[in-house]
Amino acid sequence: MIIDRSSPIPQYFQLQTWLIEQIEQGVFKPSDKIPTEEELAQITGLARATIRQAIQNLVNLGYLSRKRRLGTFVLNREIETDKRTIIGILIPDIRRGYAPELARGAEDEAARSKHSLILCNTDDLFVKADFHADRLIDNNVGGVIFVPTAASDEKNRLIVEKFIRKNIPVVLADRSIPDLNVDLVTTDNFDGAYEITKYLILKGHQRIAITLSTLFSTERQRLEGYKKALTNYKIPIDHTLILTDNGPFNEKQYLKFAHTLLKQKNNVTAVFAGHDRIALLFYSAANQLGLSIPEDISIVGYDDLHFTTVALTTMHQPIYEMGQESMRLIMSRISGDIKESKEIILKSYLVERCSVLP
Amino acid sequence: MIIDRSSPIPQYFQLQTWLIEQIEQGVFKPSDKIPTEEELAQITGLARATIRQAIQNLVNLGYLSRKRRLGTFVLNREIETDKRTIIGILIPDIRRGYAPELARGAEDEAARSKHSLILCNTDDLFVKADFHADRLIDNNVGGVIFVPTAASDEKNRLIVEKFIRKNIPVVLADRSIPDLNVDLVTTDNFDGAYEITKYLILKGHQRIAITLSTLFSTERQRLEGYKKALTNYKIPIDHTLILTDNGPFNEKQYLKFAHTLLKQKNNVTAVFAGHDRIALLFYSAANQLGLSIPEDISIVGYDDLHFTTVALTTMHQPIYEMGQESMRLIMSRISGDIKESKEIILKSYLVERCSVLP
DNA sequence: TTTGTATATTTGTATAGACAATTAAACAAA
DNA sequence: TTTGTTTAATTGTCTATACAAATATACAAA
Repeated sequence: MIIDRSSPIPQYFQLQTWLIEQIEQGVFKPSDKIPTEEELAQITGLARATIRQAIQNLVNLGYLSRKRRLGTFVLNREIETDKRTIIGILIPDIRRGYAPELARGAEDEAARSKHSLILCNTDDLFVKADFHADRLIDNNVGGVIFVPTAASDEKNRLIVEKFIRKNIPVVLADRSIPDLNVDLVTTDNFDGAYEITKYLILKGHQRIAITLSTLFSTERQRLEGYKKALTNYKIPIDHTLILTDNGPFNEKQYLKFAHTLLKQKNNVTAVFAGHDRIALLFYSAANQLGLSIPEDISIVGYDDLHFTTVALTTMHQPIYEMGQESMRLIMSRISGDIKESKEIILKSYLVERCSVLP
Repeated sequence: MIIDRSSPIPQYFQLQTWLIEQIEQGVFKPSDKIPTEEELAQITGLARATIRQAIQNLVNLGYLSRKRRLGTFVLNREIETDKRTIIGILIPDIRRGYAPELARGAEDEAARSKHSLILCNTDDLFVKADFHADRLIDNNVGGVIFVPTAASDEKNRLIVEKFIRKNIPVVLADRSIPDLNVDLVTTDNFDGAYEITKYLILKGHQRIAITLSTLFSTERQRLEGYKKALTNYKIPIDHTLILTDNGPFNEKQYLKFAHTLLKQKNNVTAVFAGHDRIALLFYSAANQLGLSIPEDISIVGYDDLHFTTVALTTMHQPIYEMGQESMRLIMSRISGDIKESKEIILKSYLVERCSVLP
């Protein structure tokens, strides 16, 4: 029975709920005609006015459309999506590192299909990401590109789940979160690190230091790539040459590492900086100590931020493309591709400049 | 008579129209109670169900709110403005120059009052700005921060007017557009340029070259400040030392200027680069020519982008604050300050580093 | 003082029935 | 073929009536 007359729930509301169910379960499909008011009255045993009340509400809610003499029809429930033309991007800080390039790639791709991008700076903090997440949900964004923060996996997962609960698709950019079934666009950090370490080795370097943060999945992968390259070339891994931090990027900390490495010089001939901004600090430190790069020490970076004043040999990460791909993925999600979650790994390549001597 | 029973217009609709009229003419004011359904039935001679139909529609339209036992009340018709929590920002390129800093300042300020920022890159092109303007209007933004493009004043004016026509407040950031009655947030380019030129003069420099683009109001003002300083200190203005371009920032062009100035060296001892990115090109050019700064030539910039690898003496422009102030201004406009258009001029200050020798 | 109860008012839900308006489709006329 | 007319089906509008549910208010009881 459709209507429970003893229930305190209004009968028009019961009918309404039942009709929505039928529509959502596909019993009444888009553009189908539903039974006439008279028929529904007979089926349910309700008065026509009650039937009308239920139907009117569904018309207001955008489920149905009435046509005189023809009947009442099921609409495509795609009205909402018209409005969902805004995509959110949660990045650490638009002023730093690769964020501008990523944002630009995403924005360009969004613009191609007349979507807009809301910019949110998280400063790598969970609380800020969480704050922005609520605002993005309020603004009814169609999807979100999220660079996980420097907080725990668990907390980052909370952010993602907040969106998923609201049926807002999420694409992780750059950094991954374990045990989470969402799309990811990143680069081949392991291979890239392997490649650039190999490059140093082939240039004749044996004592290669590395310095990075173990906080981010990307940098951990680079460390693994570095180790793998050393192992493959039969160079023993010296743990005193691995200087790691476990927090977000911190100039002071890395400047200290740089000074340590540059001063002691226990045969270290090359440094693999976890990313370009760390590499840059080595230039500053070298400057302060009156040393020069690459004469006194070779250095490579990772990212290829466009520093015009230093000729850093580095792995070029396709950050702009990462922004583009993330946006493409989000848009295919929005338009209803409900396939398995996807992982796109973009290829990096070495850019040889003048920061490495044989 | 409220209802014309001979009219083909449905009676519920006539009542509805009449009620809206009463509300909009202020007969029924916000939070007023309108007559009860029974009373309206007596007044109009209609059945209560008809009254209800009219009222229900007005409830759906957001005019009225019903309360059991209490009656039906007029709502504030301010629902639309709730949604206007998004502000657009039109900047040349989020990857370049001061754009990231500006965007960050604006975003931080927006976040403070739970507003969101839509990022649009114009690449200094009118067509892109125009394209984004339409999208921002579609997205029903509450206001726009606009850095005028490298196009003509006339075209920039068109963009602004597009927003104004839709009642969307606009704040110009950094660059001004003549003959336009809108808010502007900028810095004291004339004074700043005067200041830094004076600094060079007091350091003993007499032959000071300047290179910049005359396309932007900001750089034109800097040129005037430069001239004023020379005049005040009784140094003749040598037009061969004023190298201007009239297009948007173009690396090649300025690199050529740099080479010209560095090679000829007709007693030029210092260069005032129109902005830091030009100054950076002088470092590159000097490098290529085997010259060094400041030993061979002194140089100052303008902006204070945070280059960690070169110690450029420059005028610090409060770009972050410019973003903040622009956003504050937009928000005060949105909340209905309809005062005269305002011009906020932020103070720059000199940052002395090591690119100038006496 | 606090808590519970009754009451009156107003909106909420529901029924039954009538006639109007719209329009696809069939049919008729030009 | 085109144009006009009729018909029947269906939604649209409206009346009259009844009872349900919520709740501000007043009053009573603990």
